[in-house]
Amino acid sequence: MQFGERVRVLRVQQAMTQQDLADCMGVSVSYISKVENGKLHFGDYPSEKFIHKLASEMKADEDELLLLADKVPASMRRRIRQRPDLFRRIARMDKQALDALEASIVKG
Amino acid sequence: MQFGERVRVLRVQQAMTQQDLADCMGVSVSYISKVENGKLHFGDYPSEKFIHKLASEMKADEDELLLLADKVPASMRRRIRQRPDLFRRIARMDKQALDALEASIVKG
DNA sequence: ATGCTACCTGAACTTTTAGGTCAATATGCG
DNA sequence: CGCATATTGACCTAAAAGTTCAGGTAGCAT
Repeated sequence: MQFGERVRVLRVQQAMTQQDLADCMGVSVSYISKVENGKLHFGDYPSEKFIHKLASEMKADEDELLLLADKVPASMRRRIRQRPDLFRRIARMDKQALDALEASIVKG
Repeated sequence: MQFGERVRVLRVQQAMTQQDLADCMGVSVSYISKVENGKLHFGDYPSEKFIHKLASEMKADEDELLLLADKVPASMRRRIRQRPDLFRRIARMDKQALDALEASIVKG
């Protein structure tokens, strides 16, 4: 799932037009279009500020949106900062190990 | 340990003056001073680019510096992006659970 | 067909803000 | 003192974030 897709799904779910969303976000329609289609001219995603407001306007999960936009939520950054070694270890694991880890966590 | 402190320690260890460091980093002395004292006008830390170069010039651990600067290293971001749910779960654990997790990982 | 409404897109433009510089000022010290 | 080193605040500037505008598509009701 891409960031833009997700925005569109949220918007459509709430039966809003791009214009509606643009209005409540205080940005231009063409910007919304570009966001949804991933056409922001330097490749990436909108600003964190935009995402923050978006989440609040759409009552969506901000962290999920941030992650889709390849940004690390502040809450997670805090944790990483508290335990850098743990997170570094985990980040260096291979797929198998991560699967195993996830399984063991999920089952508790 | 703060980011700026760490920079100062590294610099002093290598018997460099702020001017030396500024020169080899290609920035002004005053900027170095602000970095070390955490006085960067806009509150936070220098850019990732700066940190990257700093690590290489000082032969220091880039990830450590990034983490001190509240930035998530690209390698870790990639992992997080691949497994957002796993990392969210872990980030939401309390201290005890994290301790347990770390222990189980370390011992294998 | 015409005329809506909604949406897409690229290029060029403006605004805001992150990332610095510069010049003056302190501080330590032989 | 006199020099090297370090600190600060006011300013500057490049790049990010977003706008505007012009033109184009597609569907659908009249």
